Amino acid sequence: MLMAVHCAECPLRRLPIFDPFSAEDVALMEELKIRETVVEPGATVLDQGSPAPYLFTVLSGMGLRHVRMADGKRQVINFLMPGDFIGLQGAVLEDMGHTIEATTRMVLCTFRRDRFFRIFAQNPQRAYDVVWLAASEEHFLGDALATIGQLPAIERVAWAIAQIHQRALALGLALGDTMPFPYRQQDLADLLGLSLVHTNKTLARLREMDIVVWRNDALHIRDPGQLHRLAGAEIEPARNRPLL
Amino acid sequence: MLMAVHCAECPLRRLPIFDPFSAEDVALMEELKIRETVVEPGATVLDQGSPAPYLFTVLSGMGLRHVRMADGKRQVINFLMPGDFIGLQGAVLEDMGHTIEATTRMVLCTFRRDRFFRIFAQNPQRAYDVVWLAASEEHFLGDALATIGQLPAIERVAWAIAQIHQRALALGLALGDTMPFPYRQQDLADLLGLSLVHTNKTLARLREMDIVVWRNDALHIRDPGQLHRLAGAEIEPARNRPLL
DNA sequence: CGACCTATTGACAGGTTTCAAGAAGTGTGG
DNA sequence: CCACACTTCTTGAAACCTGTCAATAGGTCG
Repeated sequence: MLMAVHCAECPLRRLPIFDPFSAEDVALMEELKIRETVVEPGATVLDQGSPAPYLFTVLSGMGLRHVRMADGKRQVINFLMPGDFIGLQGAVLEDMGHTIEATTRMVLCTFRRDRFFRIFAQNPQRAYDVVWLAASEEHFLGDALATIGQLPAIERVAWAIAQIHQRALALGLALGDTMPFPYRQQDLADLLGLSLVHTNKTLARLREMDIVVWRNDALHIRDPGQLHRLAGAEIEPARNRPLL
Repeated sequence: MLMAVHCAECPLRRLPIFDPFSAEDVALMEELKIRETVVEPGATVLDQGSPAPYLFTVLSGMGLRHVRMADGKRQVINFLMPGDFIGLQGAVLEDMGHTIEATTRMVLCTFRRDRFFRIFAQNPQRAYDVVWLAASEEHFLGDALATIGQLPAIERVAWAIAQIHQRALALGLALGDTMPFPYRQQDLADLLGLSLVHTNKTLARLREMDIVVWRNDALHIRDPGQLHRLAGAEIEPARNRPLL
């Protein structure tokens, strides 16, 4: 078993955003973790419509979840960052509702489905954490629906960027107001339900207003105040959460 | 304790869409259920931004979940029907991400938050069911995002109606191709991210095409084939699910 | 009957999409 | 090291879907 990182020394655990592990938690996770998986940019991690034989936690790298529709259109559900838990739908329901794809090279802590669900019998607190994560995801999706359903393009873009920046800050990925952002404009467009062209023009507006500059796979927040005003006050700092 | 319906005789349990209860399950649910709550049309059951001291399962009646935004706009997340489980977000996270409102008079099985989470320690299978429900909700929200983000008005409306009709069929609420539909056009508009006026005109088109007729709080599916074609093949019959 | 909410319809404005073409950046092979 | 293919990003113009405004009709309730 390739296990470059033992859960006891998991670098993510040191981040204050993640709830502390008990010794028992560490032991359980090490028991469940069967290996680390490395995926290259563009690779599909889990496929819409298939069950998930494995569950993953993102150790490093970035990716995205997206739904592919009958006519070929694509809806990005959200972006994946370290600490995100992947595959619950495919493990619990019979199939994944979306596809998971790597954008950069990613390293994934890998759990086997059958072993994973032992936690329900063995460690009720961890089972509760799974519910917490699912509820949190549901909360986010509700906000995303409201944003996409109700706001004009510039506010949608501002919302997405503000949201992503908050997460990056909590993960220590952002250096001040600058953060890595390896996605394409098409990805952001598909996240926000906008055309590529209009997304591009909206980004140009934000650039001219000197609010956000996206250049060379990096996002520079030039005016956080204006950004949050556009995003609607709904952007809260990322809250503490469990890590699996 | 007012307990008009004992879980053992719960009418919902008889529906084939719901997974069977073991004797132990019945006993646990009766222990958790503290009463039935009746709410009148228009009443708020749980409020966005507040914690949920109680969790509910809809016994009868219909309602909706919606997010209210800073500028007063409203995004409906989905419609509530019997068997739906309410309040998980408010119980697990510190606050509800959306408001829950009754559309018709509703009867709600009521669980106290603190007692409810005993199931994690006492009955791992039921805890798994909670995760199943959360994952299922997440699955639905992904589809909703894709629909609202990518499809034109007529397909959005068709999607929503086809989806709702499937659920009503599984719950025995639909008589053939007719089902009760107590909502206002504004509710459907806010669900689909469309204006009221455009929703009205789109419904008129579906009526003229003799695909769907919505009249007197009832929905008549006149041409299921065409409806599903418009909705995109993504409408599957409702799958079996746990009942809490 | 009057007040009020909901549904309907027409006209117009406007945000977004689509179409199209070109620029900029990246990687590969000669 | 340059040429070429390919992807991504930019920009302009026109078409179109959807939103807003406004007025009317229908229904319910006191």
